[in-house]
Amino acid sequence: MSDGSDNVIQPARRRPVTLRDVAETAGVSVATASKALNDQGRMTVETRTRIRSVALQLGFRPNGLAQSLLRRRSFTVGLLTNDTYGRFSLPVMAGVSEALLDNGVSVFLCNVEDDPRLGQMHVDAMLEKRVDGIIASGKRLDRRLPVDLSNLGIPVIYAFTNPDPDTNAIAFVSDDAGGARLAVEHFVALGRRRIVHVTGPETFEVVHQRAGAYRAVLAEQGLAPPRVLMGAWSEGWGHQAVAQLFDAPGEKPDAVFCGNDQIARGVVDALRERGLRVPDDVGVVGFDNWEIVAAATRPPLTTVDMNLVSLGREAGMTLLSLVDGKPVEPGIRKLPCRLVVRQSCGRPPGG
Amino acid sequence: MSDGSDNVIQPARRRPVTLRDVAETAGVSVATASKALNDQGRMTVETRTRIRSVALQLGFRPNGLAQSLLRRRSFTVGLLTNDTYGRFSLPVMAGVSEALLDNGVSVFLCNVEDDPRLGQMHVDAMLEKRVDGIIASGKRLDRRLPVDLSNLGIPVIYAFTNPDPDTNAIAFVSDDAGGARLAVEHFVALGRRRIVHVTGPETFEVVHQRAGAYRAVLAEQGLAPPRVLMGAWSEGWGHQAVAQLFDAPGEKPDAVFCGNDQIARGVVDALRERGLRVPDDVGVVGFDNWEIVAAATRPPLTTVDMNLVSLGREAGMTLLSLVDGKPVEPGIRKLPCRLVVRQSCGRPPGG
DNA sequence: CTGAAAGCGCTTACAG
DNA sequence: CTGAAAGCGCTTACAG
Repeated sequence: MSDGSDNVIQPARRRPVTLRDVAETAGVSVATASKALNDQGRMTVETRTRIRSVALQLGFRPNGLAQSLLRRRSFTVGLLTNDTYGRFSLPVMAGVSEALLDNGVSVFLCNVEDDPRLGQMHVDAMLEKRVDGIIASGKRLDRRLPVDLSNLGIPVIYAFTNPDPDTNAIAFVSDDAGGARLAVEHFVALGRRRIVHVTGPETFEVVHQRAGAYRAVLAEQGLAPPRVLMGAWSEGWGHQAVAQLFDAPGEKPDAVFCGNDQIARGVVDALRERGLRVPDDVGVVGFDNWEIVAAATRPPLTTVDMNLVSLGREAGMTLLSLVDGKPVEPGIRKLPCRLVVRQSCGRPPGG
Repeated sequence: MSDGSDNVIQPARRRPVTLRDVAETAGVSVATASKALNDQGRMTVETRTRIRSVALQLGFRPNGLAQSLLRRRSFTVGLLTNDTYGRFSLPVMAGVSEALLDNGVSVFLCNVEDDPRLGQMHVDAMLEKRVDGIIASGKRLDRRLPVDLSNLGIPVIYAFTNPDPDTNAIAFVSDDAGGARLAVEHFVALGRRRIVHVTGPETFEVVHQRAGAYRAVLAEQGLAPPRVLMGAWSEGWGHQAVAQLFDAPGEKPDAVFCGNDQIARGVVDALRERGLRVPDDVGVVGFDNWEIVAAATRPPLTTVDMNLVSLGREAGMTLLSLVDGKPVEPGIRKLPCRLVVRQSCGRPPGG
């Protein structure tokens, strides 16, 4: 206790200065002080500036809890996710934050893993803290969080995760089919003709969306019959797939579209080990634009970026609209991906 | 507006039920209702249970903002970091959260990048929201956040980042020298004798701490003169280092201790490309235990884990003590690392 | 032009 | 055993 500002053991813990303090030292009522600081009401310029400078001198900082109680708005939101180490959640979080910070709203990050009990605890905590809204995110589009967000009484936005089917929810997800199309059409534009697709497990919804787009582009272009190999989301699977594709007799692919960057990394390494040159002999495209693997691959990976930061930003802005009471059309919005061209496909024609 | 519960455009936004509501429907005063729910005061068991069941039925949830105002405690803390994509911050965050959730405290995640303006905005936001304390984290031990946390009037804990030197701050950091010692001694125990160290840029403090420990162990064991190669924190540098070490004439190392897992990955790959077998010909140890690279390396990497989750948990628990007014000795506490043994070193003797 | 009063949703002495 | 009152730190009609 004491004022403690020189106390090494007990960090400074002074009583924050209140509006009452500034009012008293400025010789006005708290009402007037409040109005002066909020640019409300009418008073002489002198009183207003006097009050302001007093507030500044005292280091007055309005108590947000008191303000929130009155305004019925806490200027906080919760971000729920089950993506523990945040490969996908963190870019979403960055976008959300970006959209909200300027509006003075802060975000509670809540990792619920896949544990309903944890999920409930976090939701309860948010609700008691009167968050203005919740953003539900995740590591996988087709897996719901282990919590029911359907009747909380506050706005909810889903970002990079599907909402419960029956709710009139608002969701932002990446356009995986569009992203796959970008990749395959890039190959086509570069003159590749024998394009295969090596991707993740068939239990993932995105696997089917991307494979569907891949098949569609091949059909549109009248190219060789599609060939889709499903496996794990790992480098190891990339190696195995290359063995299947290139160690067998017959015509070899000249392009491999991979379901994620780790598979692509495995494919590129396996190709190199076989003396096949990337991109000269075989072009490779990844998915996710996970910098650390895409950039470290030799050659660096051309890959599809899901624009997760923008997705988060959209989600944040939309949540703000909802909080402000503006109407928002429910539904699932697919946001476009973009192709990040590095060196694993060769230059574009004429490039 | 309206109750909106069936309105598709405007999500449900009902007025939350207050203590007053439950008091009225239970036919008691708010004071009594409050006491009933908080297990305070004395009253007949009947009233208490009646009030409780009413609260339950109405779905009453106390308004945390009001409670916080009274208790002078918001049950929130801020986690400041500049580690945008969270390789280090997220495990720390997970630990912090783990320590705090059971105590009902939620955490604001604030990414300040390296921008003082952003940092100030976040700090201001936290302070207005009356966070009970702040945890400062980062992506690098020897870089301070672009904000001054020294005189905020609330407890601050540094986690995985150094505090300002002159403050009587409390910090938790990893014991990098100890971690390095673990790695090098592991090699020694396995009978390796020509151990080199390939690490990051000399501008990093940890590079010197780890190199120092490496040299110390070699000296203690009377082993070959130390050899430290500093470069980038990248796979590419791992490749180059192997070229320097193994393409020159003379005796070759039988063990490489790497400054991070990416370098180790590069080293392992480069070794394989030269026909050298890991671990049979050369043992390799990494640093960070970054699952995704450690596990994907062939063979999987033995590596030093900085125990960042525990570090975060410690930081969280200590912050709680401080918030509760308990005294805590200031200073920098180094927390032990652990060696995660996979397959890049061969088995331990007799293993 | 300025202030007294009521109130946001709670909790906690203090009476009765 | 229960309730009226004061108060946390603010804001906002409403008087004067």
